[in-house]
Amino acid sequence: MATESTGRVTAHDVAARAGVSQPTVSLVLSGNPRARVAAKTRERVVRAAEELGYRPNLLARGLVLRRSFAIGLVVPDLGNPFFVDVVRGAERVASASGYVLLLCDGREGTAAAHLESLLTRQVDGVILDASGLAAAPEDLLASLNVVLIEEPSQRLAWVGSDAEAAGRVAAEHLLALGHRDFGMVGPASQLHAFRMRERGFFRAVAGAGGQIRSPWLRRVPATVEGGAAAIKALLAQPERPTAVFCINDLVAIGALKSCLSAGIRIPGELSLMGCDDIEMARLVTPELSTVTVPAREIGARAARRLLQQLEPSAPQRSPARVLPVRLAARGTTGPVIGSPQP
Amino acid sequence: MATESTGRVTAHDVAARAGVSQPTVSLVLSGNPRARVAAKTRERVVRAAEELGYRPNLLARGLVLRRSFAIGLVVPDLGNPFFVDVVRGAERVASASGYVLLLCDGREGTAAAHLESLLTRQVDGVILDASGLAAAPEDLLASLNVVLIEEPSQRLAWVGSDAEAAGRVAAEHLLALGHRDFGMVGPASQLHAFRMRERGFFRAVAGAGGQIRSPWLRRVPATVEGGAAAIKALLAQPERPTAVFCINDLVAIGALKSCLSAGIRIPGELSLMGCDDIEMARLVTPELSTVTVPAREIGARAARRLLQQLEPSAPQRSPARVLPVRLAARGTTGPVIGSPQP
DNA sequence: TTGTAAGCGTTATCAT
DNA sequence: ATGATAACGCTTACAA
Repeated sequence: MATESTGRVTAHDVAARAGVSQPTVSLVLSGNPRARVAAKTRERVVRAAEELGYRPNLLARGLVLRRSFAIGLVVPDLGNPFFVDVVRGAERVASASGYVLLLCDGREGTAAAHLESLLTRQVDGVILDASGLAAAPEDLLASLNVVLIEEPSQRLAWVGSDAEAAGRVAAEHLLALGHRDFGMVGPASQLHAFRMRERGFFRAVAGAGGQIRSPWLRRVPATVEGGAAAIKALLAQPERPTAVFCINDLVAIGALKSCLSAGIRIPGELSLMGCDDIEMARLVTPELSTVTVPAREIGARAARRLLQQLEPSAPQRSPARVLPVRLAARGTTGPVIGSPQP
Repeated sequence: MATESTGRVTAHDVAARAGVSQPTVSLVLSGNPRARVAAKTRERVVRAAEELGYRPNLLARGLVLRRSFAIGLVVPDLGNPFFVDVVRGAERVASASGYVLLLCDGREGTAAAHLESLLTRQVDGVILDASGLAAAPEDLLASLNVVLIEEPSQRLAWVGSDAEAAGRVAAEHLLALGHRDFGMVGPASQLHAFRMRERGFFRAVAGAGGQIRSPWLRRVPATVEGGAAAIKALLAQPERPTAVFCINDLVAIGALKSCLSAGIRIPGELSLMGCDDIEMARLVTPELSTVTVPAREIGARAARRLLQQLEPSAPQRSPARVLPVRLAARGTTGPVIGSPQP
């Protein structure tokens, strides 16, 4: 029943139809709590808006309010399902509060370029996931609401997982199975989470009298290909460990694949662990033993935290920033042959 | 060296510093080709902008230009890596042209709600991926630039894969291996691509004298769980097919997993095919035989097409809307035992 | 209770 | 070649 076939309907049009002034329309429709308008007027406005199919222009609103109701989210790599889950968690929270997410894949372009573009778009804040705060010019961040993921900071808000515990839990699981000779596969990364996972693993192993010989520490990209390559190199060694900890599931899955095609029995000859617990982990055979990191929850919490910064009215409770992880013992880990079984 | 510590720097500030009027700043910096400004002035403005760290406000620009330089992308499910690739393809093209993607996961909220929100945000256009044009109120689309993915339309632009060929190619591969008794697993979906895949498969099978008995046609959601459930049901039948075509890789991977844990040898006792060729397909063991559908390319093309609609200046060449698919014969398909080998 | 006026930061159409 | 001036569609004082 729309009389206006001409593109966009503005508050002006609604006002005309309702026989009121344009600001009145704004007052009624913007849900301003302290808008004192007569019930009759309000109803006329609401109906007129409905009839015309009025949709407020967020650009205009943003201009005057100086807020875009958009937040940026920079993740390292959308090719990793883990980060897709982070995105989904954040997306859900953001959209529930009327915000959109502007997604940036760290693999495309530099972090600085992404931030630049987000700032131009007047985002109200950004969530930076393990994507090189280092790479982000300080001054760009200074004027922004920021929440970091997996990157502890004194000045900025952040959330993350208990990465050191992740490494430790993995080590403890393998140690309990009798393993003492370990391999470790992952990049020589600046990423805090990766470093902490390694540290947790390393310390637990060292504390239990285990060892990681240096040729068993393989530095490769944190990808499936990296994992596959690392295992090939490892198997070429004169001696090999009985268990390998991979820095994330992608690496572990690459490693697993490489083992299977090399005829290594898993977990009979070699135990393999990943970290993250992406969906894929349960789809390979045998199912990947790993450490569950709550990706969606991390994304959701980061978003919630950012929204708190943006809307001071919201309750300022500060829930734990560090989310717990837990062991997911599955099919790629088993006891050392001939070792005492727990 | 910024003198302004007060939040945002506007074109006004730049103008003041450069000793020119604000519109001149706009003229210089908006890259308007027919901007006739003195070289000296231009330089002063550019330097002033740099010194102040000026960043144009896209909201304001959008308001006057009546364009947001944002496009919406609605995909059915970000949990399916296939659609993540579609997103990545579109993202790359969009951002290369200065657009952002506003991503909507069909799993969260209704299509209508997503469109509503996108329109409010003044997106310049939307890409709808197999997400129920049906569910989208006609009038919402009327005023919008739209490109459909995997949903042929007379009125609207669209791109997609050759879904019927995908089904046919799968069938031909299995037929060539000697199979004549087929199962088929997938949802009773409204999705055009799924229907076409089925049709292609069905026709090729029928044309070659094969059969799909009705208990071998399992209707389940297009998910890993669906695939797993379908195979369990299939294996419970008194007779079983020698090969099963799954509507997509997720389903096939679920089916594979279910077979392996039931002790069915793949491909010895049963051949399994998927469709899409997501990365995961090469990570399971044995590697999944499937049909490669160029997800990123589809996303990229959809975005390109939309941008063409938005910027009439761009070259209007209309490349193929239907992208070819190709067989990826891998480890889950093999000859029927005792059948003549091709 | 409602209308009037101002302004958010741009771009575009004029004069100058 | 550059500077006023007027939108763009909205929110928010301030008047009436």
